[in-house]
Amino acid sequence: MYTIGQVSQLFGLPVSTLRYYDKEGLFPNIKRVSGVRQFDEKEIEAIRVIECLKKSGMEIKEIKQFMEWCAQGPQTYALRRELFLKQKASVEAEIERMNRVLDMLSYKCWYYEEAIREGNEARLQSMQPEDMPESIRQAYENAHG
Amino acid sequence: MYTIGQVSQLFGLPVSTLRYYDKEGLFPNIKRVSGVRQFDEKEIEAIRVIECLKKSGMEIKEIKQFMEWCAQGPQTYALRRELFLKQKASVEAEIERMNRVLDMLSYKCWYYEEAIREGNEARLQSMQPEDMPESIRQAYENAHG
DNA sequence: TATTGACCTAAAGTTAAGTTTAGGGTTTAT
DNA sequence: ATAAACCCTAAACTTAACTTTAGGTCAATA
Repeated sequence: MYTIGQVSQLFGLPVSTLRYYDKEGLFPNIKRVSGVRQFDEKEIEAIRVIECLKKSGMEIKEIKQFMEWCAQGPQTYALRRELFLKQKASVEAEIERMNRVLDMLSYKCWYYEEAIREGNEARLQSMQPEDMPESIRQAYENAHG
Repeated sequence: MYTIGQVSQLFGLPVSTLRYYDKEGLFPNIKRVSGVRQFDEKEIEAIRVIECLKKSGMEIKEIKQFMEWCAQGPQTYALRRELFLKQKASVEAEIERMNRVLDMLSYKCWYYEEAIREGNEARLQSMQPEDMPESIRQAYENAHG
């Protein structure tokens, strides 16, 4: 049983953010004692899930939908599972995308190391993938493919 | 040599976005013929870099800084390289974070499969990591550690 | 010649996810 | 009993990255 200030400490989230989450419906059944919110285990777990779903790129509105399903009991298990499956696929795709971004960044790091060594970009700008070191060529082609 | 409409087609970016990028200083030396923008190879490459840096989480302002460095010539190679190194580290960290999010999502998918099978969450809610299947326990502990 | 289509600018509007402000209540330490 | 330290709400403000709107230029086409 925590106050909003204690939860704020616990998660490193501003009090204003927790109030905002509540206003957006992310704690559908939170208890209050003379107006004061009582965060108990259900809300604490909700915050853990919120943090995870947010990091996965989900919007507050959709997280609210999930929290409503939780409040509705066992008849929504399948919907909740589908939501996590969907989100998992989306994060997997995002990681794939990030790896291609990483390839581009690796290539650019190499590019500027060479540019510094040579004092200009003339050779680099006309360079074909075949003339790059193998690992750089890999990165270059993954990023530009 | 492309018009803004052709570039829009080429990259699948709205014309309004390209104008916005220009207004924000992302094409520092773009040429114009009687007011009309002329996108040539330099700007096309700039857009490729913009897309990459945006996906890596960089803000327009910082991308503008990079474009200004590019316009300043060889004396900024080191600054440009540092920027890409920094961004690479940041994307690597982001991917690490995403993998932990993935662990949480995998755990939740398993959780709801079990909940559907059992019709309720009673057993799951009191389950200790030791009682989970090995791969799920891994995910659970990575996500909650 | 008139209209269509592609270009332009400046400025206002949009959206998400908060944050800040203003005003007020309640419990606790001095 | 008064000030400090919490809690509360409603509403306005913020920020980034666009998007939309309103009004205008110019070239080619029917």
